[in-house]
Amino acid sequence: MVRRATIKAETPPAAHLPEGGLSVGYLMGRARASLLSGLDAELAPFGLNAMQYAVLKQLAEGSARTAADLCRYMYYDTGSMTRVLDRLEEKGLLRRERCREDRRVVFLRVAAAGRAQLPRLRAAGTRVLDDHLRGFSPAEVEALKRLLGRMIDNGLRPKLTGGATDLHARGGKP
Amino acid sequence: MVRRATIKAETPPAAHLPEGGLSVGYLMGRARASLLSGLDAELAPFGLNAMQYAVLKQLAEGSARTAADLCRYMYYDTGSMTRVLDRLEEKGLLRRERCREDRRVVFLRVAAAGRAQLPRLRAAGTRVLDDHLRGFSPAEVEALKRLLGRMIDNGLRPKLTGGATDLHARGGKP
DNA sequence: GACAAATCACTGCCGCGGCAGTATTCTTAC
DNA sequence: GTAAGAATACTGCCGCGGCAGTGATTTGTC
Repeated sequence: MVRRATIKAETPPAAHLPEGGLSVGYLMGRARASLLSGLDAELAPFGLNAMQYAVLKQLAEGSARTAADLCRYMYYDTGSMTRVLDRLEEKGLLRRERCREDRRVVFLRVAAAGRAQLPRLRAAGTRVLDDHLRGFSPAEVEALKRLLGRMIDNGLRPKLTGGATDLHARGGKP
Repeated sequence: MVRRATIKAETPPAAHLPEGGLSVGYLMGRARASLLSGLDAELAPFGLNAMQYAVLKQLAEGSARTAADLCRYMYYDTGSMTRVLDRLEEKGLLRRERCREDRRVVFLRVAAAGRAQLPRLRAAGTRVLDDHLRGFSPAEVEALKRLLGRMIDNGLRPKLTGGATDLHARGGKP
């Protein structure tokens, strides 16, 4: 995260990048970078970045209750997550609370201050997304999601020459 | 770059992420990460990462001749580019050659060793991309590119509340 | 011709993400 | 009951990306 600002953003009239090869990859990188830098810019007034917002949002929505949950849910490194949570806790937007039944886990609760900020944060998030999806019909958004989802699925079940990626899809214990 | 390997890659049966909110952003991040980690894995045997490959490729194809060219073309930071080129030069895949007419610029030439590796690198690149696009019809690939391109264009011409992003689209000299 | 502005490559600095390793606690197997 | 394994959170370490600033050189302006 942090992408602080779009790289210069010279003055490209259109987004026609390298045609051949990884075009799709380039386009995804550019689109994602634009989304993230826009989000970072909108969140800057609150002293937050995109990742911190995402974490806060997932916690508030109940999609996750612990750091491990968040990491699984967001495909994020556990070490980095610890530090994200540190920053959120420092800012007083989050509280950590050791679980009594299982003393390994630490529950994460959005603090009152965080809960108070969330509506504005959410507004910033939807603003950026809607802006990037300007002119998209609902069907087109759905199509985009579907195509991206298929790419992800393909990546999870690679059919490469020798299974080079570290997928150890332990398919169900015997 | 460098994403060295996919984050754990636990065992998610499908890519159904957070429905609401930034879903598109999450999906793009995941898809891009999958592409990059796959590419890094395929390039690891050559001691290269995705970024180094991309640079070498653009240079070989004549899309750019200098560091500044590459940065504009790939939306990349000039400082980071210098270091990417340093590594490629260290590996003997690239030569720097000061221009005589304009002594500020340094021409970049793919060294013989680099040119020799390129076919295998290219093969790795297309392998990863094709793998992620498995089952996609040409029309679907085209649709995906078009949708991503529109998102990028939207991001370049933001219609946000107060032009928060640092776009200074100096619209054509008068 | 002189000065300002722009361009190019590069460097120092900082934050972040990913990996590997650690301590603690729980679960499973024998 | 105990030992082995897994899970959780955390820390140290390293590489990389982005920003700001520098020096050299060229271009543009008056």
